Amino acid sequence: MNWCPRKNPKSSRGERLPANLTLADVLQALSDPVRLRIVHLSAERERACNEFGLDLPKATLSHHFKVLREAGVIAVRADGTRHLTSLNRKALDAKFPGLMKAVLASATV
Amino acid sequence: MNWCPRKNPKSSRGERLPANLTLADVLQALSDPVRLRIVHLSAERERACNEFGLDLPKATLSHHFKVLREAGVIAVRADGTRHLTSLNRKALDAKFPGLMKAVLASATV
DNA sequence: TGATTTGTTCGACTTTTCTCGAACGATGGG
DNA sequence: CCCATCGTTCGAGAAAAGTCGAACAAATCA
Repeated sequence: MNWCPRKNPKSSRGERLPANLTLADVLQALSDPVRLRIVHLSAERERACNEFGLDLPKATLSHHFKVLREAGVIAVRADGTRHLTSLNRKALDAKFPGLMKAVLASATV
Repeated sequence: MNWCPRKNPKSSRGERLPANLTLADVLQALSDPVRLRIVHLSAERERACNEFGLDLPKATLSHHFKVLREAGVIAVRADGTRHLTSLNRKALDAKFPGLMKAVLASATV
């Protein structure tokens, strides 16, 4: 029932943010309860895909992860078979200082 | 071509945030370039409706202002004939510390 | 009170986003 | 090589958001 980004999704392996990424784009990506949950959890620690405890169809989850990846919010790294998702904190902080801190400071949900 | 909130829009005259307002709700309200512009400008100083310089049909603008009002982001106060829009900073800071600061720190657009 | 200014609301349409079954692709084990 | 696991992608339908003309509402003032 769960999933996780595989391969090099090209939309993000971390580090760099998509060019021309606007604040509106990031806010849009963050403006969903499920995605905020993903953000919170992946900020705590790097997580394997099955460690998010989200009970949704995998296609739906895949969609949400994709939105976050494309907004540069999360990064994915391969580790053997598994792919670990983490918050793309450094790049986000560089472009939008204080944003993630404020978002993460909010209650989970 | 421009407009401004009139009457007591009930959705917000400032102060209090809507009950059960979630972070996702606020982020959603903020995740639009036009609305971000409104936020920036109304943060600078209280503004009359025709001082936003947004060249859009008034129905469209009214919609965006409504979204921001309903998310508690902006507040409206009557001053004689005019209605002045300002950022609902205090209430937002209380519930989502650091969020508006980060948003406002981003480039205008 | 009638005309003006200034927004709001309504209604219809377009666009985007969300959701999720089903088919597909990659990986690793037996 | 076949199979199971794990995600991604596709495609279609549903829901939500955005856009904006037109009609309406409140306040001002002549």
